[in-house]
Amino acid sequence: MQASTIDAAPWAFGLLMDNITLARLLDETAALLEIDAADPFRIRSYRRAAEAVEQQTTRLATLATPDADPKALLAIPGIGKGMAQNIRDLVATGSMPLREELLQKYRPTMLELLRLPGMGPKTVAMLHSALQIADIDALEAAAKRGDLLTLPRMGQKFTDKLIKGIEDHRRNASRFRIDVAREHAERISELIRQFPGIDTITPAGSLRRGRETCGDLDLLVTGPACEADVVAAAVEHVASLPLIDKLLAKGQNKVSFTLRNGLQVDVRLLPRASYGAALQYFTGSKHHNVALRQRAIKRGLTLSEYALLRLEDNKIIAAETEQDIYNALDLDYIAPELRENCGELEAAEKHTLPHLIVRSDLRGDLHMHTTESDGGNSIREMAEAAIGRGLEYIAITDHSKNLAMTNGMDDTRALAHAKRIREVSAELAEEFAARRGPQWARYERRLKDKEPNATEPTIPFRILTGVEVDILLDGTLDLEDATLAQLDIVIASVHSGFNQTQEEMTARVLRSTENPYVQILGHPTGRKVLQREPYKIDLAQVLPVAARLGVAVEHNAAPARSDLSDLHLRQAKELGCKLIVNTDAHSIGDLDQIDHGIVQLRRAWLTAQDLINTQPIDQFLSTLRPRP
DNA sequence: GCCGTTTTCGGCCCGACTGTTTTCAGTCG
Repeated sequence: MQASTIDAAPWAFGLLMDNITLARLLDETAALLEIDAADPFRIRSYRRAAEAVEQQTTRLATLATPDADPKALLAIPGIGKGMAQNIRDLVATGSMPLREELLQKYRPTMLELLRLPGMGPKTVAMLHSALQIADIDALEAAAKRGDLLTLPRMGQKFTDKLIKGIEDHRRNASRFRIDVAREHAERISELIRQFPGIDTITPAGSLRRGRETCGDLDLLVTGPACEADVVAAAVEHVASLPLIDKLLAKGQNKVSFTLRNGLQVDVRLLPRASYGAALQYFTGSKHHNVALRQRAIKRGLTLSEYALLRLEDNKIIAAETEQDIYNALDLDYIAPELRENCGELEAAEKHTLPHLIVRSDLRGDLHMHTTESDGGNSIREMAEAAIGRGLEYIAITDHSKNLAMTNGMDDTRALAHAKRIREVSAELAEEFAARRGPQWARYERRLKDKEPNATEPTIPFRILTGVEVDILLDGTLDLEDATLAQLDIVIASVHSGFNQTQEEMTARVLRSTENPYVQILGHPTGRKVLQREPYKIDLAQVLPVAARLGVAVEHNAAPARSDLSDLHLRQAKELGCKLIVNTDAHSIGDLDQIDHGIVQLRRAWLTAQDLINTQPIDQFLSTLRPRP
């Protein structure tokens, strides 16, 4: 079935080896050590190192060369002398001695077995030593023959579950995109809420932290119906929801099931008094929680999913809200998006957590389509929808001619479209100036919410003209420079499929036109979030070029498209890129997708100051690349 | 394996569920 990932491709050696690959090799070594029943703390170090490597914004391969500063790797928490040498070996040879040694003993396909439900390292090791089982096919055959029944602690029930598990694994081995998971969470929550006495349902886990993908769904439920003496009825209600495909487990206050698409859902019903502790616990991340519990212990406290307790007398210190728990540990409240044990605890202690960006910080959305190309609404409709959402300016950026399937515009149409955009913008401005029309009322209300102290809003709503151009194979754009010079915003997507090096191409594209517009990169087409494949386009190369040339970089908020990961966003900030978050809306409803993009920005610790479309329009326009 | 400094060794997070157990190991989150 699925090919093993353990054989690193030869091209991945040397400086080309990226952090994701490096992290995977370390993580696989940890799994092999687990099967080998090695010291659990040693295993944990490998896991921790893998996490640390994956979190780095700089390419570690460049720090692992013989002439690099040997201290650079050691500066990363979780990387000590031994691990630094491992990384150097991996970069130089594609492997390392410990890994090779373990691979002499165990087959790489055994790692795949660990992904099956109910299979841990102990079981995998036993299957290997007792029955020489090393891959899924052999395991399935043995299970069907009944061979497993001869082994300790393995009965018919375990065997049946395993065979089912193998089937599921083959059908669906991947994770779910966050927007898909969120939709399911909302649907399930609606059904649970129909039970009387349930008033709060919060998705926890990676969904609440805003990860790009979710392995499963954690829903925490509370209300009078969840108190210990009556919870059984509510549990029954949840266990009998019509959308359940398979009921996996039903405990005192927990129900686990899968949906038909394979998504696993864990619902926990909790008394109000411990809801905060549970929310904190099940939101994670694991590493954040470990660090938090260590902190509790240092203070003579212990933290569990039920409460923060004082060790000496088991007195409850905090449990009802997350805020209480963090405060009791001398920390500021930490937003879920930051809970990855990447410095948030230290910052919370020193009161230096950033004021993370929120939706109402945004004033402009500079990438959207209309019926002129492949959008579903008119210029006016898009503008009114944007006004209704509190925006102060937008750009209409329909496709250019090379994207024929979208009814892309040639030069003539692009200019005519721009003329209409200006007309609509002027109409709106006129209505605003006269303080009349429903748009004005909505706008005024929004503005007052945002700036309660402003006596009178002075900024009229404005629509900027623009286009989303296509890049031809030679690196030029598919509309004339003279056309582009008359537009406010030009979006040029740098993507894969070109033979030149990406740095070369990026630089050429960005220089090829010299107009007073913003050029926005992004859209690494073909990116497969679910498979965790690396970007086809190497943003580590593109972002520095964009920063140097002073063009703006787009973070595309549409969940189905290719936004920048939180790591790339952090890198963009470090490089001083001008960042914009856009919806790429194709209809008015798409404007709400901005929330997807904001979550990633928050995970990257970004504030309103780190983006340029949080600025009033005049300031925004002045930060765009100046006319040469 | 890493970390810390009351360092150079000793510690490293916690509870529930499952299947198989007659008292618990292994897995999971």
